[in-house]
Amino acid sequence: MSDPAVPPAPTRRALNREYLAAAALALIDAEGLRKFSMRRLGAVLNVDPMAAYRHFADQEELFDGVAEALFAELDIDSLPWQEPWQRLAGQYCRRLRDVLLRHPHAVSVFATRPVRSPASIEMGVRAVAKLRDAGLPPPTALRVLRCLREFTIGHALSVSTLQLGAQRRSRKPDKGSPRYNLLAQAADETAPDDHFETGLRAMLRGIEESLGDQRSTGLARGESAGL
Amino acid sequence: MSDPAVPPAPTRRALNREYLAAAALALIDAEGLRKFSMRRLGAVLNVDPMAAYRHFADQEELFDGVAEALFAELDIDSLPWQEPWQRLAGQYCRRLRDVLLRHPHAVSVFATRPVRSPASIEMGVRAVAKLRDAGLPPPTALRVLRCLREFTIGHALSVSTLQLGAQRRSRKPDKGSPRYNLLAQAADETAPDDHFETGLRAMLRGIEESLGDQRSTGLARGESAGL
DNA sequence: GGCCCGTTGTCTACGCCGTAGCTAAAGTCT
DNA sequence: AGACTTTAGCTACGGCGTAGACAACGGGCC
Repeated sequence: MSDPAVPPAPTRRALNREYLAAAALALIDAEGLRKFSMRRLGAVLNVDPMAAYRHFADQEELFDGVAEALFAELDIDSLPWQEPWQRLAGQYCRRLRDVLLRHPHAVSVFATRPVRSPASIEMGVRAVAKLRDAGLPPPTALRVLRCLREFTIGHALSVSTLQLGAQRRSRKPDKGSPRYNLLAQAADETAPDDHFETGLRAMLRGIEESLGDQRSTGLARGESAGL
Repeated sequence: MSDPAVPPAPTRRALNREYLAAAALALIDAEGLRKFSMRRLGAVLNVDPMAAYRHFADQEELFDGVAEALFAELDIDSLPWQEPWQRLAGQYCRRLRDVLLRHPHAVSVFATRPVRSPASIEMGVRAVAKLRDAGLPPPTALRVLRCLREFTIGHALSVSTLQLGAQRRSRKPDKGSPRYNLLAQAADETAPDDHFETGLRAMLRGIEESLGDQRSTGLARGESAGL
């Protein structure tokens, strides 16, 4: 009774969380978060619009998967885990920034949810252990990592929104205009993202010295000994 | 012919950008960004769902207005403009964080667009001038401000998403569980937001010392003299 | 004062969205 | 082989952003 001209079931078991999340990320990259929808995802994959709901409870959960896909792109294992923690942390931040800026439309997806995949948790444990072995108490280590991560994500978010909104926004005032003020001039003399290295090094340096203070004053001295 | 029982035109000219943006912010605060819609905004104001489109080209522009309303809440004029720039910058960041965390549902609105209102530009000019008077070249000043701002926004975004997603997420493993690892233990010993002061001070300190380096090595020496 | 026109709010309509619930077929286990 | 589970497809519903036509109010010009 089956019609041989109709491909009977070629794609059975073709869908899974990872593949769907990767496809969603690709679609977001290509068309922007604004235009993304569950139905378009189904259309791109030549699959029913409802298919993704077999693997994700709702869109929010699919986006969790997208964030995990971005995390996987970090390739945590290839970081210089044997080097001093300052270098390791710096490399982690640079790589996080690079990955996020390769997916400017998806940065806000990553930035607006905690990533709790096993891979992410494993990395957290590994990083805290590394810093503990370097002499930082685990809570302090966690605080340090949070600071670095938040700066990096804040930076990537800022740069990506500037890039994406570059053309639709108000043009910069010309040099002769009364609106060509100190700020516009300074902006002309900086790239929108050339302060990342500066900020990263400053924070790492400031952290190191806070740690030094803490040790030299007896490891805990009251209000300012939180780090 | 007019029916006196019907208020004939009580609200003419009642709507404007500022009022609409404030109402939108209040609605986002109350119900969350996810549930916000142009139609709900109209309903809350007892006004046609389309009314807002007379003042904003689309929803994106309305959100620009929401971001400006948040900026206005910073009350920039009351910052300690006469104090050293380090203290001024620190106070600015603390206040930005406080305002954003008072509106956890709206943080991502603020974080995903540049605020280009006259008030915001005016503050930028004022801040760059302040740092220039303290000896920082304007491009360097701008980079410093960007670093601080990005850390602060990244922090507020992280904390607010943690707060909002606290109940729907996986429970923390108990102390006896095999999943109660180093990371979970460290997380138990820190509040999710108690590293902000640490990070802020570290970055300010690191920046100051970078500036010191730069001066003492002759103000420009090549690749690493960007800040 | 009276007309005119631009501004503002209202109404209707369109196409798309997320997602609930049902059906059917493919794989899995016994 | 037969029963059960898992997966994909289908239909339907209410809500969304927004385009476009319409109506009433108010200020500017004679």
